[in-house]
Amino acid sequence: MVRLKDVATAAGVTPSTASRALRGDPTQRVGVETRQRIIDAARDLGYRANYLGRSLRTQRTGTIGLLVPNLDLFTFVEVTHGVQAAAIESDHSLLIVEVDQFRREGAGSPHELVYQRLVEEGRVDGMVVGSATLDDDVIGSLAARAFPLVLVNRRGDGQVPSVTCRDEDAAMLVVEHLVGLGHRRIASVNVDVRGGDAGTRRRAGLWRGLERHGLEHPPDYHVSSSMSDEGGRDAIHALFERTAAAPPTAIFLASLTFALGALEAIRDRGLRVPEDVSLLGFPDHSFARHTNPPLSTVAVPMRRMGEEAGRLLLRLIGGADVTSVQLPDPPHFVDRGSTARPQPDP
Amino acid sequence: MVRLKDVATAAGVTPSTASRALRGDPTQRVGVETRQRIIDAARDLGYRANYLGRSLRTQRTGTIGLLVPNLDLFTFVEVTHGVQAAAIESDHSLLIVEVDQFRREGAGSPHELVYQRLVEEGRVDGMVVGSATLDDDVIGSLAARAFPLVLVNRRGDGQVPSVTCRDEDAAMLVVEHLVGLGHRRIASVNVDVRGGDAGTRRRAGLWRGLERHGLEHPPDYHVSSSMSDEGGRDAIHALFERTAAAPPTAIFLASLTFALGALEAIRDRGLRVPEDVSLLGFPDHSFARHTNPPLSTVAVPMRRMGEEAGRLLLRLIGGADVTSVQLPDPPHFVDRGSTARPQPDP
DNA sequence: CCGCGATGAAACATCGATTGTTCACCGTGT
DNA sequence: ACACGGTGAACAATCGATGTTTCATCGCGG
Repeated sequence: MVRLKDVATAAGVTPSTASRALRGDPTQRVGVETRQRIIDAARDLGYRANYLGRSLRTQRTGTIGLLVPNLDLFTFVEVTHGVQAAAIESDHSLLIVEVDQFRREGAGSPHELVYQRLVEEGRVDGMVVGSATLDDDVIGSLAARAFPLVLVNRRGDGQVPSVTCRDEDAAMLVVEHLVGLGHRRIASVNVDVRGGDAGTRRRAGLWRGLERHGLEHPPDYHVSSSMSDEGGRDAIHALFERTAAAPPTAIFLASLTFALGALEAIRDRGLRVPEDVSLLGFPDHSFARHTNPPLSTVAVPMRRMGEEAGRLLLRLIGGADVTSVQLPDPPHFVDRGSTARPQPDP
Repeated sequence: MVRLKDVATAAGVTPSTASRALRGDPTQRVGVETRQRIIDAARDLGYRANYLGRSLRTQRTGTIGLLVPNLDLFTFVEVTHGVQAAAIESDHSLLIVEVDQFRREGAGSPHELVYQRLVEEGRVDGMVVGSATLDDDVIGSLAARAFPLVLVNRRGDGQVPSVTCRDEDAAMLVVEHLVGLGHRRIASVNVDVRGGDAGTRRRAGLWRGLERHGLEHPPDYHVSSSMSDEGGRDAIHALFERTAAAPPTAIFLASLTFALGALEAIRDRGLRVPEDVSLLGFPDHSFARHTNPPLSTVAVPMRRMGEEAGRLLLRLIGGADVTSVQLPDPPHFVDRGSTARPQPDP
């Protein structure tokens, strides 16, 4: 490995001078000719500053962390892309952690392990938290230590900057569309606790939309499930079993991860989409084009949320004051034909 | 931040003694009572060894890198899960890099940038390379520097340990199945250069299987495309346009990323799967259950490849001699009904 | 009663880079 | 000729932790 000392020796100066020349240190000057000698030597030797030494001294790792539940959930892959882009843009490294993978170990909760690793050991300068598995109190204690943190797709208790989208409006748009088609028995499959407060906001939007049209939201029509295709399948079966007397004519899937299992369950029950039941997913993803049948969705900018969160975090690390952002992009309907007018009641 | 010095002061010893006590350094002993005082102090203060200081001294970062092209490709998410599991198992951190994201910048090739960052700056102890974008010569130069490296799903020139699966057998299994159904005009959509030598081996298996049954493999029946749904769509159209006189009755998709676009293209051409054309994907993924129609596949253990690669790398870092591994698991056919006997020629 | 080998812990050097301080030297003004 | 400001570069401390060496102390045998 080529060290700064090697460059300095080659250029006939001391390491400190070499360091200043290579970084263009503004607080102290280096002679033009000397600087050139140093730069040439560094190039010839293929020198690159060692990250450990530098970080130890500067107390900056140049690395940010990203906590996601699981990269099987493609929504989080989009968020990840955004954060990664922001990191690259500011010449930082990104340490992605799939929190679910830490769930196995007997000792300690997953977020505890992750927290120790990334924060207490000083591996990252800050974190984007895209996982609702990090309890509010852990978040709070990090915030209390002034550890740079940005939440994405979740607001927490408001003490920590966050990036969210118009979840409530998105859910209301869903209701508008379905009611517009004539649906009155509208059901939903919501994300369980791991969905965090984004799920809560979507549900709130759903309630508001339904109430605006004078519709009830009886608990039997609204189930929660874990984000996976199995979760979607089980939820659909549960939904139809609980409401056998008056089954829903339209179902809102509050996570696209439900889509595959939900479609399977609906097929298994001998129902057709959209003839027998309308289906609407959220948030949009290119993948919904190719399900059987293609799924209409409501789109919100997940990737941009990641990007904004990354940028916000980097500004926060840079010492700036930042405030929470709700992306102003209005949610929009993506029609792929999975909704239709309800069958008239027999 | 709590430093070792703070613990030492609290326990009334020097940092070095505290360090030894906390790590249980076998080369030098610490009195039982002193050790207990130190451990108590560390617990009370919530001390955790700082990763930068430790790594600088020990010349070990406890971090391994993983290069993947893009996490949109779910095959690589599986590999990632495996590598991450191996990392956790050995208490290491994982630095995932999506190489595609570095493609944008004008300056320097993507692998050059990644290489500088991860290797030359000393951010990782070793890398799992799951991306064919890293040129053989870069690999070679890393290998020459004895930098710990393991290739996954690719063999390179044999100088570097690798983990692969039975790609050739998988492709032969495809041919066996299709020929067994009576197909003779078998086409394939292969991965382009980014597929690396795994693509080459699959193609070799295809050729061997076809030849064994006395079948030709005219170039018009075998196209390459970039891994994406668009790539699949374009490839299918190209395939049918080139072979209008005698269109294929069965198509092998050498990457599941082709599936969505390919199904779309086939629908758009007014063809049905499997009545008009049989379709077979690779490698298997839970996702193939839910396409329209569900896709039969050949399964190989992608996640295990990642896990093995991670373990191999960690052993390599530990100083062990390791050799390349081909996972012995035989590829197996997963029937979801997307293949059928070909239509008799009119 | 002296010395010797264990034992336990302090002192010191080191990893690679950055940064505050010191210092030699130059030309210039008086 | 002397003091002085300014320049360019060396010196040394530091970041946090980990070896490596050194050094007291104690028990015990000779």
